[in-house]
Amino acid sequence: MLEKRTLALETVGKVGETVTVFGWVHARRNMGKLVFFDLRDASARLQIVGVPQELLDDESRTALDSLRGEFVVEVTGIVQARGAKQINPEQATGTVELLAKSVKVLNESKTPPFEIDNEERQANEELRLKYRYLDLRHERLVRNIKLRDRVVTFFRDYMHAHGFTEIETPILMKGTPEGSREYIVPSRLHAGKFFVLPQSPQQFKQLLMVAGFEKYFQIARCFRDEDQRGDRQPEFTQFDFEMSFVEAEDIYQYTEAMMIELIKTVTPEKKITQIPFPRMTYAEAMEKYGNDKPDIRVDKNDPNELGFAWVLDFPMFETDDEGNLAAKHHPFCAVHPDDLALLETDPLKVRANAYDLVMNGFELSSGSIRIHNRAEQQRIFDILKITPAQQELKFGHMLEAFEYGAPPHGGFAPGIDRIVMLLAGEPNIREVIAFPKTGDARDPMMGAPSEVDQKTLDEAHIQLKK
RNA sequence: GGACUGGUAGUUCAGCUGGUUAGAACGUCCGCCUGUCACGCGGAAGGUCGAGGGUUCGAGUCCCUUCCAGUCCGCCA
Repeated sequence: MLEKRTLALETVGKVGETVTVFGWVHARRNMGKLVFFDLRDASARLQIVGVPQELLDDESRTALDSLRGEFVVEVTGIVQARGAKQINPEQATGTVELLAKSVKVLNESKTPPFEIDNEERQANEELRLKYRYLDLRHERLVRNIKLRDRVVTFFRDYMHAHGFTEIETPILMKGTPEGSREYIVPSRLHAGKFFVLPQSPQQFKQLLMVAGFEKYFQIARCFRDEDQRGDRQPEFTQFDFEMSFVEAEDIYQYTEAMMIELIKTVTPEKKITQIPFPRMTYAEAMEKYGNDKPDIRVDKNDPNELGFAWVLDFPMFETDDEGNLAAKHHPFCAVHPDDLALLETDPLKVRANAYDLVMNGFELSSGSIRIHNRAEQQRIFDILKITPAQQELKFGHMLEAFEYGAPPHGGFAPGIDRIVMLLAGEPNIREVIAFPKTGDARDPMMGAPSEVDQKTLDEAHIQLKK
């Protein structure tokens, strides 16, 4: 098949040649004795002209007559240049068309539950997600998924060009209940014990710095069992990176240059509000904008404006519902060097060496310089009222690692979904994820989550509550 | 956990202060059409108005309960 196949887009340069194309029947226009349809393949759409007397056999005439939307077809024909009046500037293949000589139906299609060739009318979310494989035929989603691919490819290439190593970290890890709710995974081999899915590769990437890789990155899937939002999904992807022998200023400069290059490369039509990106402290942002993710765009209605800004010096701690101290970012953030003396006396005034990159009012990325010293890390745990026994139980591996020559290090973790959402001008990250979950964390297509049978529960040593 | 918005044909929606046979567009099916490109024209089929209860002579419309969906707040080391 591959050998004889011509992609729809390739026909543009093949006027006069006989070619065979494969794809889906997109929009069909029957003029009586003349039938047009757009054949859609992954490369483009191509207008097919079907005239019964031009077809070589009756099978093709029957096939042409039977065509309906989304049928899968093989068409052999002659590429023709279109007349001046018939050129379609909207279409990548708009200067040519294929005069069909042979038409074969490779597979029929039921009438789709929503229209594929109408981009404007969006079916409701439940239906779109149930038939996601059909929703993904829409040009809008194809464009978004391909943009996502270009963004991820850019980051991979950029990091490799700058001496970073891509390293995969475990999906099955140990629970650290200080943060967001974790998805738990029962262990068949260890009755009553559980893995959890990572909220982020935070601990592993720090341990890779202890190992000595110095420059690590990963396109990392992260999981959080929290309620959803338009910019939050239960599983999402972070472009996670970490460097050794750096301070915050290095991360700012490195990240800023990379983001500018990203925009130039994948969405050159966008313009950045201010370069260098304005920097403000958390306190300044709260005072001036009333939140920690300010939207600094000049014209918020301009879809091509991107307003990047740095928010620096986040507080180290905040108080939770019961008034107890909790880490605002996470307990591995280094303390701002000027505030070390306040740790025990006035912890809520202590700033962390932590920073966010925001864009258009969205938090794109969080990062910090990390603690790399056992005593300092224990001091933070002490202030968080984690007993030495609990410290050992939950974070003993981190404390111990810091005793074996841990280098100073820090990093950052931009959210891929949010970046692509904003670059695509989409209002929801579902639009840039191939198979997203609903607002209540379900997959209506597969019907997940689902019950499992008793045997599976028994093997996992799980007894369900009534 | 809370607030708001919505649920009417396969899809997207309209349906006013309650009133006779619940509409439109697109899609589907049938017919006509040789230059359309979301083709056009004519016709047809297609509805438990989310579900249950109530008020009323009469409920898609008002009330109550409930289910479902979306957005936001809480939550999100």
